[in-house]
Amino acid sequence: MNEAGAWTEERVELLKKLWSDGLSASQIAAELGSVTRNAVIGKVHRLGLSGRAKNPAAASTPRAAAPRKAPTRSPSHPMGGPSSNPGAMTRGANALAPQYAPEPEAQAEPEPAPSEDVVIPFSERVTIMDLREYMCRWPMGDPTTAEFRFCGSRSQTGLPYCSYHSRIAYQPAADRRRDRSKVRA
DNA sequence: CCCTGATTCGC
DNA sequence: GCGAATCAGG
Repeated sequence: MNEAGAWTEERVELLKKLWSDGLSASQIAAELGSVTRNAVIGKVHRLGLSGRAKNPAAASTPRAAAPRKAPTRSPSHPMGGPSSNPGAMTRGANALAPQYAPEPEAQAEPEPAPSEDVVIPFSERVTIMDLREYMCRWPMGDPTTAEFRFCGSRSQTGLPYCSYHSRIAYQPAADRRRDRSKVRA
């Protein structure tokens, strides 16, 4: 019986595997379960990993070398209350659920429409006024008309588009290992 | 707003 | 050793 929250050999190995595989800390945390992304990152650093695809010869990580600032941290954490809600503060780790949508093949729709404006809810579409940094900037319609909108869906980190439009924008012909199915007993 | 990893430091 | 809080960046 593996105690949840304990770094057993299995969990450490899985951690190494997933980390070297390119998965983010939150994804690994979600996959491992009972741990937050902070725990994963902390363990990664303790194991001497980190840097992931970094050359050991290079070293001199800008962040590590950077003196940063003097963090006069004030440990005032009144979070210790009788109402211990495990799902209250979990945001990042639980945001990515390990569950995946296995493409409902039951539907008689083998190939989705190649159109870029295929299935975009109107409620999601926004004008440039409502566009936020985290929103997808995929243009929809004629920019010269008042009907011009943006996708407005949640954009991927560091990307201007959402996951859906990112695939359209960048067609690498190769799938990322983000949504690869895991085979665990 | 969302996310990412890096670091610190009380436990 | 562990990981929450925090930081710094995208």
